[in-house]
Amino acid sequence: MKNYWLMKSEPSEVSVDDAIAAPRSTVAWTGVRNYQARNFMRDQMRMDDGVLFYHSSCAEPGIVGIGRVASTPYPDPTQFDRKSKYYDAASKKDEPRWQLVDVQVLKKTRTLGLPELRSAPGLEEMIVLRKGNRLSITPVEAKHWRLIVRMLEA
DNA sequence: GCCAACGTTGGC
DNA sequence: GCCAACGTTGGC
Repeated sequence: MKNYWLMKSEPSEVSVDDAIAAPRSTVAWTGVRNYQARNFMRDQMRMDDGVLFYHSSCAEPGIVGIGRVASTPYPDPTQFDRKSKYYDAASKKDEPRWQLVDVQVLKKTRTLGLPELRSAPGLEEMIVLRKGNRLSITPVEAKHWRLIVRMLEA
């Protein structure tokens, strides 16, 4: 049984175009420093799970692409990189604190913006639309995934 | 374990 | 830039 996820990225850091331009249209999902989001990647994601690529903190926040989980979990290399803003001095090599997965973009879509998501019948319960939600990775229910894919194809 | 202070996220 | 909401830290 496949699971589905919405993953936020700031386009000024890694946009959907950046991801597509990468080898095999695949990027390592570096920089997650929230335990709940990490746990989703480390414990619940599996190869080929569906991913909604979401642009946050930008002019037009929303879903901009569809992809898949393209690796099993492994340690985020930026936690050991002193020059990275994601460097974590408290994380040890033999006991890495932060894990990530690779995400492969399969298709860039039109921008399905927040206002459209909010007004779409059937998506009211999506976690990303809840007031105060800040989680950068959230599970997506299959029925929500199907609705969104349909909206993107329309 | 409580909780105030602080830092971050992210839409607007 | 503002600020609501939330997570983390650290004193007690």
